[in-house]
Amino acid sequence: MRQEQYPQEMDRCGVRCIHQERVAHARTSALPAVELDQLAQLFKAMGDGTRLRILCALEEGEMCVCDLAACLGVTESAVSHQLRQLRQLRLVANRRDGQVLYYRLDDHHIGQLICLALEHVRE
Amino acid sequence: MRQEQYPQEMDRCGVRCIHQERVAHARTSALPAVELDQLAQLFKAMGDGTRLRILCALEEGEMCVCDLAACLGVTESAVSHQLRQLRQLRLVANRRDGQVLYYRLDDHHIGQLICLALEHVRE
DNA sequence: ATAATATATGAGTATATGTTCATACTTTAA
DNA sequence: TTAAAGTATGAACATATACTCATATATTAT
Repeated sequence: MRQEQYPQEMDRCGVRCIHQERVAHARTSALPAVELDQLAQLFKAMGDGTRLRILCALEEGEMCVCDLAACLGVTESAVSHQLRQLRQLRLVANRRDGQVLYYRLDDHHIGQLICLALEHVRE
Repeated sequence: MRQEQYPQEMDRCGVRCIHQERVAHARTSALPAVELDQLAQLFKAMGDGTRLRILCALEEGEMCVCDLAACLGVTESAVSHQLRQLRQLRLVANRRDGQVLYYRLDDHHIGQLICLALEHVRE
């Protein structure tokens, strides 16, 4: 048995919408498009196995590219490509020591995000 | 001038590796593959604009499929497809009231993840 | 200078993924 | 029982993306 009765509404675009107030409220309290995009990019960056393993490894301390490659068991080229993305999104930073580039997490938020997500996964 | 000197090492697979202890430590403290995969799937799920907007909208309260579609300005079919993924990953849950399915966030962690990620983005 | 090491990068390719369109399912109203 | 509303789902297609391979760059050693 249906508990609530709402008249079906159509907006000017012909879009169905049962609960107009909820929709209106959600739209007004929505994040600006730019921030939403940045958020999505951040999560997407962490949503790849290789990149996530890079980030987890760097939680233990800074590492160079070939260390990371050895650690993950993937090509240095592959690691380098992913590091570029992580750099561009400011998830990692690096320092040069001679020929070696040492990468580290750029921000303490990254580790916190991983911990929090682990809580959800382990539930 | 190079500050540290490490002998270059090769493991049996012919993989270069400058700092063996770091690599060994990172490998031993790495998350089990299953959890890493679940983590990556979680982040990947939140790494799409449509799905992230669904999750943000549901932070304001439960909504049905057509409300979400109206709210995001996308097809109900598209929303439904994404909701299925979010359901399978237990990011959202639903309840039926007559013909209407009301979706909600399944877990308080989701909102926390978004907040934390926002902090990083806003920096 | 030349060679070697460590890393970066561009192009190409195979795979993954989000949306659309058509259709099926489920519940309620007539 | 039939129709309608709300939602789910499968197939197809277009795009995105992660890796590979070859090559380029930067730094150091000879």
